[in-house]
Amino acid sequence: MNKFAPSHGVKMSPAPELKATLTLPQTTFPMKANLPQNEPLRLAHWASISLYQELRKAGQGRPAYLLHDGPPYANGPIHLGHALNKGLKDFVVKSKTMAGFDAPYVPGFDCHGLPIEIKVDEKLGRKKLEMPVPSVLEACRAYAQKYVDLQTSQFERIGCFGRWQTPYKTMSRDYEARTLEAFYGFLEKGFVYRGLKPVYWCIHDRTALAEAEVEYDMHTSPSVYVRYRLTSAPAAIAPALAGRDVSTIIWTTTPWTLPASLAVAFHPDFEYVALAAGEGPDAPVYIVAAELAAQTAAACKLDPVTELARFKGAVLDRVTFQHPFLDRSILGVLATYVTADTGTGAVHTAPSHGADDFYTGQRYNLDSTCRVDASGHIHVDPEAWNHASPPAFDGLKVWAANPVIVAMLEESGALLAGAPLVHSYPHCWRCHHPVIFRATEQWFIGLETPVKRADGSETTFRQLAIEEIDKVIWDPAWGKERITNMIATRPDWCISRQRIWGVPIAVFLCEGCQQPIMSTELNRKITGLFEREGAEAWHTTDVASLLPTGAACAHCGGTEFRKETDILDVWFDSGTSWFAVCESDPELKPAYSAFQNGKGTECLYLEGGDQHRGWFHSSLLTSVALRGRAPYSHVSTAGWTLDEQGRAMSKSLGNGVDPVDIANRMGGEIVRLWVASVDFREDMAASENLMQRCAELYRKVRNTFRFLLGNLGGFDPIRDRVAEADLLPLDRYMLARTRDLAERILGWYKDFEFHRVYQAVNEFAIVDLSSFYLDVLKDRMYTFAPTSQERRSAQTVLWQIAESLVRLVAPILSFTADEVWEHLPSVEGREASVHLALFPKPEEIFSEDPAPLLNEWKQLFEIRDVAMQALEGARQEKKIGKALEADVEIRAIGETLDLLRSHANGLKEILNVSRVTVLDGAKLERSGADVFYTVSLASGTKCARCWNFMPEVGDYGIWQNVCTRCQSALTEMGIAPPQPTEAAQ
RNA sequence: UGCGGAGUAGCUUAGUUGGUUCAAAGCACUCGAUCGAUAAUCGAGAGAUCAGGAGUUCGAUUCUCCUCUCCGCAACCA
Repeated sequence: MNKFAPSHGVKMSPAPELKATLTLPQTTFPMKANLPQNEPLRLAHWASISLYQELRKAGQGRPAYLLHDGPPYANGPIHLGHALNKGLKDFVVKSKTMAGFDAPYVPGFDCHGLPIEIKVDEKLGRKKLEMPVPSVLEACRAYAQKYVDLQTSQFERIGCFGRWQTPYKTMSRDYEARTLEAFYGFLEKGFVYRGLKPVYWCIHDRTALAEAEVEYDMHTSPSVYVRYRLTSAPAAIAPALAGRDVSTIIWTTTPWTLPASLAVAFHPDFEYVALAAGEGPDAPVYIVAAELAAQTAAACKLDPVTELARFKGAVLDRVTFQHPFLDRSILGVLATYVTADTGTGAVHTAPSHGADDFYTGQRYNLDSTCRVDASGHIHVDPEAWNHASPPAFDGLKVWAANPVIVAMLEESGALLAGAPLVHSYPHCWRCHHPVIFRATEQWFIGLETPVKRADGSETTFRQLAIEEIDKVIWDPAWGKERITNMIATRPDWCISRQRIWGVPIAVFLCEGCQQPIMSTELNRKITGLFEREGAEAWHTTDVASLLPTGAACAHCGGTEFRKETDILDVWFDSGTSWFAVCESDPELKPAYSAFQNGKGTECLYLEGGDQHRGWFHSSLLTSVALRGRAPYSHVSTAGWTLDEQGRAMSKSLGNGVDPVDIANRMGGEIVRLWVASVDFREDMAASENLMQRCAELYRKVRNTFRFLLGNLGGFDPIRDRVAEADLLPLDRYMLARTRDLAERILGWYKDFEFHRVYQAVNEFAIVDLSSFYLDVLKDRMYTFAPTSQERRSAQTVLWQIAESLVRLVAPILSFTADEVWEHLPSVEGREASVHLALFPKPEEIFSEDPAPLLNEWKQLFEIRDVAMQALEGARQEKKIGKALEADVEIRAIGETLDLLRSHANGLKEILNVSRVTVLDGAKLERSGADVFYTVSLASGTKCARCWNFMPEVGDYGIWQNVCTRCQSALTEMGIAPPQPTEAAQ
């Protein structure tokens, strides 16, 4: 409250003392936010009042809304993508909470997997080789926990609410047990089989390598052109070939794979030619791709050549050739990956030594058995070698076998050409030796497994998954098409990894027949063991203590068993979070169960678009397999964060924006504001510059709040609130406007259109409030008696706006809204934090339909806009300075005139001038327009107190030039004008 | 290469069952006002061939096709 405090003895004009009689804005809400310093204090405050627990308490009995968190990988500090992800989720959780839902949020962390294991490997170095497995696991666990803690603190720093004290972690004992239980579920329902798959293999380290562990480097290989003789009827390919000696030529850089050669692949759509090398009917004929014919002929020195026939590769399907040195028939196969830029267009295919080869082999039912052992030694297939002694390459390492095989080809005349080739080749990241492709035994989940629908009808796993996709809301809508395509075309899910940091595939295999023991009872026992001791138990407990005495293999009766040492794919871990968390956590279980039973409870997954192949995908498969339905009802996807030029953020470009750094320098609120400012469904640009923009907008919004608060001094909502019907027209209009804003914002929160909230709040704060309402209100707020009806009318609305806006903005500006909340006039029984409050109800802001009033004022604003132009013109001509120095005369006709006359009393205020006169334009000359303006220098004398130009301005005590309006205000305020004194003279 | 997405003022976003009310808003920028929101505030101005091209139409930013650029995911290099 302002108090009149005469400044005795100060020799100045009377003006400063008059100024002291004004009610200028006053608030303890600071202009400068100091976010980096103050946000941590507020976080500590929230922790001290256990805000998250309070929110859960407040949510009791409300309908539930579940947002299930996709776990970020715990191997580093958070980046902008994480901040975006968690920020959006926080907006959802907070807005749902304030919309009246019980929206618990249990964050999660993905902890197993290769990247962490590699990091730990690097740290342990050679020591790892001597360490027992549980000790290495312990190191992995500690490593992951370190980043769980770091990321937790970083997410909390940017204001994300959630159960951070007890998040879910895929490495927790419970979670590991549930993961294993889910695997057993697959096993028992018949989804799991063991099969071959080619993987990168390091023969030096004798281990499978993940793609991330492979680096490309230059390598010299012996490239060879090899003749494969046709054994099927040449005439079937082209009549011109009848009776000829026909071959094809393959090109390879890995001669050691030739013993595993089972097929030659041709592109079905390519043109192939049959070239006769030399003259006469006995000249050999070679089939190669037309486009590569000249190149191949040159490389193999075939000259001259004559084209005998030309045909599509498709005709070569299932022709047969003779293997160059083995007693084996080679099949002609078709494959679209055959290219026309290198080689001959005929690709030697060894299903056990290449990805493409493998899948082609599967299509043609070829044997994929790998005859290269873990250390890279070749063991020749005895069935394909009918000679007395094994071939020279038998038992050799693949690299050593290369020259032996080349020599053998040369001897038999199958070698047409050969030369060393330097090319990019995969190498082991650790030992830097070249790696090979090797078909190994793996565990798979079969997508074509027969399953039953809920109604009992038969279908396949793949098909059911696709049907369940259709029942989910995908936002944006194209996500449905995307994931459907992926599920429709994906191969079987390989769930095994030859690693240690993960959940073991805790299965016993018969030493005799390699079949797993299938026992529900045993599975339960092991799950229980995991619950008690964690996954380490699989490594520390010996076979005998787990297996029942006298256990025998159901297939072969064997009694010797070994533990499977593979672990589960990490995508299986996180993909079962709905099972390990939503179905198991007491806080989530009831709501999730209501969701699964179709009781209308939503379950939302919200992640980056990359998760269509990741978490959305793996979660869908596990839930469809185990529960027959999708694990979510709504999937929302975010785009990618890019830099200002639209490039992906990367370490090498150095164009990344570190959210933690932004939070420390500008405030977590600024990170949040950035998240809200962009349409997250598309790719988003971020940069220091854009963050700066957000910081500037922040200042504007904050300052608007500050002004609102500054004008609420002395206002007690209970005591001073003016009834809606008694409000001044302008104030009523602003209330209608606020209701309209609230309605729109509530709709946008519902649709996750946060950027529209951001835009609308900015625009409201800047246009409606700062540059219009608040500006125009200054005269009333400053000069009228504080308790006058006019001022209370405005305060009622300012208070209502502040109360509404602070709640509407709270999910995004979580720190600032709470700070504003504390500075609002206190009301008994209100919540301790804005986050415990609910969104305002539109009809409680303003009881009527706002549309008619908004429409009426829209016309008024059109008139105002033109009037402002006229004022600006006068200002440019230096006729006036500030608007109060002007009088405006408006002449209008018809409806416009009626409208103006009905608002006659408010026009002065709206235009912020000293006087507005409305005249009937019909009596005046017309020139096309409905409205005419005359702007003139205000008549009368400037009031020394309110700066309005008034006709009657006189003395009031020592004060000279005080208008009658101010005089009565001063009287109402009980301020006696000081009498002239010596000091004042 | 395949699947999917995006391209409206310097920036972030509006917009369109195709049409006089469609090229909009805020910010940033420039100029001006004010000095009673002052590490503030107010006003005005300029700024876009709606990625490019072709087509459908009386008329396209909006519909169709093509091209270019960028992004994600997956794959490939015998």
